[in-house]
Amino acid sequence: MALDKQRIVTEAVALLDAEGLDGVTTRKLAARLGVRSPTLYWHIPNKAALVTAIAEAILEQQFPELASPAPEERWQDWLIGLAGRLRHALLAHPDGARIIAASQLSLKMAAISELAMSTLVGRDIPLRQARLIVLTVLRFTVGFVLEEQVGRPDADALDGFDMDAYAAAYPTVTAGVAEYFQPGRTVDDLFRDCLEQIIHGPAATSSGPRPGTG
Amino acid sequence: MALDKQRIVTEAVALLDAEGLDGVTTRKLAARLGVRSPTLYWHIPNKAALVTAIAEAILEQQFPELASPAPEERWQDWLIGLAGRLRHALLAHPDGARIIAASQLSLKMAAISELAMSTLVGRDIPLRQARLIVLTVLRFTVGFVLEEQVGRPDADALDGFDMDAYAAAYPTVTAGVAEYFQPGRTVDDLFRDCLEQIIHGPAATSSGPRPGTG
DNA sequence: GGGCGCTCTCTATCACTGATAGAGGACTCT
DNA sequence: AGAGTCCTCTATCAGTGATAGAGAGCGCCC
Repeated sequence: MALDKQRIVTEAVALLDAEGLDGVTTRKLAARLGVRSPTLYWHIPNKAALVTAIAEAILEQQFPELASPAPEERWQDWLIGLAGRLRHALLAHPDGARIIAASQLSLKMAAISELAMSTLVGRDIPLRQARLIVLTVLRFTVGFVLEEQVGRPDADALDGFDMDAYAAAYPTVTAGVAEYFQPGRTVDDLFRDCLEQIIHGPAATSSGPRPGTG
Repeated sequence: MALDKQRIVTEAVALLDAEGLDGVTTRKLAARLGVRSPTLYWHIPNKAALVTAIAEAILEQQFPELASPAPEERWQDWLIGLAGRLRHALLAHPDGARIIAASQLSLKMAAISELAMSTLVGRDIPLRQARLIVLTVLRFTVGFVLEEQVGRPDADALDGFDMDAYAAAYPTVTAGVAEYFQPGRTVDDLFRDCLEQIIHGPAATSSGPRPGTG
C-alpha cells in the first residue's frame, strides 16, 4: 500500500486518539505505517505541517459540508448549533483544542468563518457586527474547549492541594459551580448558556438595567 | 547568591522574554543561573511545574493586587477593564496565552474569577448569571490572545499561499477585516468591541429584533 | 536493451530535550 | 570530631525532530 500524505494524516489521527498529542511522534507514526521515520519527511516538510494537517482532518470530519440555515431558522439558533458542532469536533479527539490552536492558517476555520459571517450578513446584520459576533463565538469556543480538555493534574500536583482551603478562599466561585451543576446539568449546558450570553446578550435575563453603548 | 524557586522563576520569565516558550529549556535556564541543569530538579519537581510557576508570575506581575470597582463605576466597564488587563498580562510575554492555557490549577486565575463573580453578585446580578458572564469573558480572553499570539507562519508555509485566491474564496471575511481596520483601528479596539458584544449584548447596536430567551 | 532519471525508502547520525542516579562538597548542630 | 542536612555536581538515559546521503525500484527515451 503506497504511502501518501492522506494515509499519514489518517494514521496520525488514530495515533492521536490512542496516545494524545504528546504521543504523536514521527517514530511512532512511522512504525504504525510500517516505515521508518525519515520516510515521513519525503511527504511532509516538518512536524508543524503535520499538526496543521491533523487539525484540518479533525475539522473536515465534523464539517464535511457547510450548510446554511433553513430560511425559517433563526440565525441565533443556527449559530449556536454551529459552535456546538465545532466544540464537538474538538472534543472528539484528545487535545483537539490544542491542535486547532497550534495549527496555523486553517482553511477550514476560514470557511466556517466565511459561512457564519455571510449568513449573518444575509440576515441583515451589519458587516461590522457580524464579524464581531462570529469572531467572539469562535474564539470563545476554542478557549472553552481548551480549558475543558486540559489534562487533569497528576497526583503529585494535587498532593499539597487543600480543597477546603480552596473553597474557603474562593467562596463565590465554589458556590457558582455548586449552584450550576445541579443533577442533570452538564458541561454541554454550560457551554450553551455561555453562547446564549454572547448571542442573545445578558439583558435577556438580567435583573438590572442595561445601558446603551452609544 | 543562593538559588531558590523565586530566582529560578524570575530568570525563567527573562528567558521566556528572550527566546519564547520553546526556548525555555532546563539547560539554558540553568546556564543563566550559573548552574547545571540537574540542580533545578532539587527546587522544582518537573518542567510542567515550572511552566505553571511562570504563569503565576506573569499574572502576579499584572495583578499584584486585585481591586474591586469604585462604587460609582459600572460593573460592565470594570469587567471590561479587568479583561483588558488580563489580555495585557498575556501579551506582555511571548506565548503568554499558551503558558496560561498549559498551566494547571492557577490560583491567580481563581482569584480573578472570585473577585469578578463576587463583584457582580454584589451588584445584584444572580449567581448563575454572574458565573456565566465571568466564565465567558475569561475564556474568550484567553482564546482571543491565543490566536493573536500564534507565531506568524514561516516563509515555507506561506510559500504556496495565494492571497488573491483566499480573498476570492472568503469574501465576507476579507471584507469584514478590511472594513474593520480602517486607519487608527487596532486589535485593542477589536478586543474591546468583542467584549462589549458579550457584556452589553448584540442588541445594543443590532439592527434586527432580538427575541427573548424565555 | 541499456542507460538515465525520478520517486521513494532506507541506514546512520546529529544536536538537543527532560529526567534520574549517585558522588561529594559545604555547612550546622551536637 | 562526627553526624546529618542541604545543595550542586558528573555521568548517563531514553527519546525527540531533523538531515545527509546511499540505494532500490520503476518508467521512459534514445
